[in-house]
This record gives sequence, C-alpha cells and structure tokens, in this order.
Amino acid sequence: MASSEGSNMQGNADYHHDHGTCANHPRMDAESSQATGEHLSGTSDSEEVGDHENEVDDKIVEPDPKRRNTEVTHSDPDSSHRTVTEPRIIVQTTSEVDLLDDGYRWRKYGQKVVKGNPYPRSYYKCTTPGCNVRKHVERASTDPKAVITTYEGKHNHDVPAAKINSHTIANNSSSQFKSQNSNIPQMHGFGSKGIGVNEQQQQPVARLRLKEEQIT
DNA sequence: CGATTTTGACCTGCGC
DNA sequence: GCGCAGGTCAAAATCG
Repeated sequence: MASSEGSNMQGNADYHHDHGTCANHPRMDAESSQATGEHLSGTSDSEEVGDHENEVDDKIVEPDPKRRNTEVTHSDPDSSHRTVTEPRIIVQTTSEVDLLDDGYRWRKYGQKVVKGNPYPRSYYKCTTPGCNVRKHVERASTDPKAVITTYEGKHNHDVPAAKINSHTIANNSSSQFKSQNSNIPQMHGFGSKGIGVNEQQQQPVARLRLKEEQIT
C-alpha cells in the first residue's frame, strides 16, 4: 500500500509539472491539496459509508479552455455555428461509489487508466435517443473517495427518472444542475485544521459558471 | 431477448 | 518520424 501511495504522490507531482497549468488552474492544486490533507483523518469516511453514496460536497468548475477540440477535427474553426462546442461541467463529489445516480441513464462505453492516477477512468454515454451527452468518471489519485465526474454536452430531454428508489441524491444532483449558480457548499466543520485553508481557495472557484452555448 | 458491461484493439493528437 | 497517452469502437460476455 505504501508503495502505491508513493507512486501516487509522484504521479501527482508529475501531473502538475507536466501540464504546468498551475497558474491557470489554481483549483487543481487546491483540490489535490485538499484530497491529500483529507486522507490524514480517516474518520470522516466512515460517516459517508454509513449510509449510501451521499456526496458531501460537489463543486462545478470549468476546465481549461485550451483543451484539444475533439469536434473540430476538420475544417470549420468556429466562424460558423459553434454548436459543436459542448459545455463541459466538472463535478467533484466525495463518494464511496463512482456510479453517481444523477437521474439519467448512462451506458458505459470505455475505461482507461490515465497517467498519474492508479484508478481507471470510465466513459459513459447517455442512452436516451437523440441525447449524445457523455460523462467521464474518475477518482482522485490521492483520495479514493473523491470522484470527479465530467459532463460533456447538455441533455436535450428531461430526466427519465428511472429508478428513484435510492434517495434524494437524484433530486439533489438534478436540482443542482437546474439552479446552477447558488449552491455554494458551506463545508465548514469538515476540516477546520490545516486543510481549511485550501477550501477557502475553492470558495471563489465554487461558483459554477458553465458557458452554455445556447444550442437552439 | 434486450440492454448493459467488459475488455482489447484501433485511432488521433501531442511531445520529443 | 516515433512513441506515448487519451479517447472511442466493437465483439463477446453477463445480467435482468
């Protein structure tokens, strides 16, 4: 276990250096720090495991805009219609399971192991006809309980509300999506020793501002 | 029987 | 130009 942890740290450090986008993404560093700091107190996890996959905190941040444009493989840079520019929503949750039931139906179409992270990344697609929303689910290398879900695209349909037997997690997530601008998680009392400083940095970042291209 | 998951292979982009 | 890493596809297997 120690060995893997050591590699994690290395991989994590390398990750930052490799990308070198710390300047552009302080939140990245903050998240890592938070995760690292969290593992020192393993008492909180028991609470989460106490019941179900209750996400204690979920924050939506915006990734770097200079990512590779998968859609614009060929011509058409962006002058025409940017319908191809799908909004990307990153939701970080703290959960034991990585299958966060957000109310939609997802079909897994791939899984890969990314560098710097011992946990595999899963790729999901929305199974609703006509809805080509994709979702990437990965876990933080430093914190197995930190699940990072990346949504690509927007659902052009309503929540199927398939199996709503679990809890309000579905409502919680969905509602969060709808009112995406005023649900700053005040996670105080969670870690008021040391790691608190990191969360303060995340405060201004927690404001979810996803640039939704109104694809009408 | 249909839908979903699993898993290896293939493709593409990027860095060296 | 080559190798690496990430992302997607598709066939087989599994489950309800």
